[in-house]
Amino acid sequence: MSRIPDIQRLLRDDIISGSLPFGSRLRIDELATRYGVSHMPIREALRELHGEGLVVIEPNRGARVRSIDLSFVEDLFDIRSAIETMLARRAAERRTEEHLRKLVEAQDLFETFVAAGDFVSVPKVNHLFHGIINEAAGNPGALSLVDRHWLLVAALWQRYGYTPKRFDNVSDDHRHLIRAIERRDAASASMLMGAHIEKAKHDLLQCMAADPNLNGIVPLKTAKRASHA
Amino acid sequence: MSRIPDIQRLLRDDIISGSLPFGSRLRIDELATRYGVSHMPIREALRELHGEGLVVIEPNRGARVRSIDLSFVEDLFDIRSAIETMLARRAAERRTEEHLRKLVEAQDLFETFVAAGDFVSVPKVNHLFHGIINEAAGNPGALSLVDRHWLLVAALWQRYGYTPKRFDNVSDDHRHLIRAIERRDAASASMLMGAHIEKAKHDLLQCMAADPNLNGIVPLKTAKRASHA
DNA sequence: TCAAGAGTATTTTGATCAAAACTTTCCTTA
DNA sequence: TAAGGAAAGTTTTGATCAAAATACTCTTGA
Repeated sequence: MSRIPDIQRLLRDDIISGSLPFGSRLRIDELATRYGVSHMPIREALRELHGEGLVVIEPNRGARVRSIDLSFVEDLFDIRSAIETMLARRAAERRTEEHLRKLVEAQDLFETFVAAGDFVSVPKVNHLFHGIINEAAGNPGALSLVDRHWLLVAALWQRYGYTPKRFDNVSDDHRHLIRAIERRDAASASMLMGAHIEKAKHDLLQCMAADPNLNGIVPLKTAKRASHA
Repeated sequence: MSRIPDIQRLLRDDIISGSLPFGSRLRIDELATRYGVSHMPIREALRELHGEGLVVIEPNRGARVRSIDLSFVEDLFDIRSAIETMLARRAAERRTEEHLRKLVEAQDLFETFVAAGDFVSVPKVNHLFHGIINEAAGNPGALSLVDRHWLLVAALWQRYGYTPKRFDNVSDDHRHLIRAIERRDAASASMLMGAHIEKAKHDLLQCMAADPNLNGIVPLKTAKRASHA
């Protein structure tokens, strides 16, 4: 019934939602019954997710969801910042009127959801907003990299909750970004994006540090070295 | 006999060496006999490489080596530049004396091989040099990303040949980079790295554009859309 | 009581097989 | 002659099974 890409999506979703916590073991047989398929699609989906870096596989010892700690999250944001500032620069250079229109539209929607207190839709539209910028940059490889990282960060926000008051500042950042991209000001767009991500990094790390036990984040058993070839 | 990580390495090496050209089909049965193993390790290795982005898999239609064109290479360098400039900045901030020592040592070796005309060892030491900087930055995730991209670029240099006179300028760049990292000048290190990569990008693209038929680069049959989730 | 070791059980890995999907070839028909 | 379609042949995908490796447990000995 379900194909491998579907299984992959299911696994990803369950990791984001926290249903499969960071650092938890991923037993093939267990997952096979969970999703109602045979071993084979699970095995292949796990291999792909290993290649993507979301899952760690140790030979003859099975798979686990990648373990997360504070320094890893810092590193993650450093990578995301590096790539997205570059993409913001390119987006300012290459954007079409269509991109600009969609950007404004997404931001309007973002503010509508914030005003309505719909904090389920807000992160989705936020992702959409950044996706439009990154797509306007015309670098599909970089786009998929950012999306991959976005996934992990989304999983973390999920666990620590969005603090609603953050969103007003986010909106301000977005509006300034749109303006810079509109006037094709690559340097400003890049810098604004850098600041925007730096702020997100700070806020998330603060939320994580505030949680005394880092619920579901630090692995129970100290995981072995990640075999991330 | 051979485990999955081994098969992965073999596949990677054969792609870099050009034995498995960009865009070529990867038939499971064919590869199984080629490496003398059964279907299963091949299937799983291909899935991992798909997750890494080196291989493209279309459902029910099999795997191919990813197709390369000029715009993809440009995108690749944009990503690498974004990440490595960030890493150079961090390396300048975080480097130890040990890192500095290894950096000088690697660069001495680099120049020795250039002088000796050993153009097989030169790219290896070049990789080592950049690897030391990136490792000094202390971001293992970013390091593995850069290495992944390095692989593709190495495969391209391989096909178009190093132009020996390039290396003198490379050495000059490296020496300046070392100096900036030595005095913990993050801004300069980042900028020098950016320029260094920009030059490499230009040189490689020029070599590729010069080759009229782009030997082995453009796929024979126009590949379908990459299913790069 | 604790440590060590043997034996059992669980789990991953590799191999074989069947079924589904896609490709190609060849034949028919307009 | 060209286009459409059916059938044969490949190739991937999913399922089952055997073997190897690891984890666990229970017993024995100090």
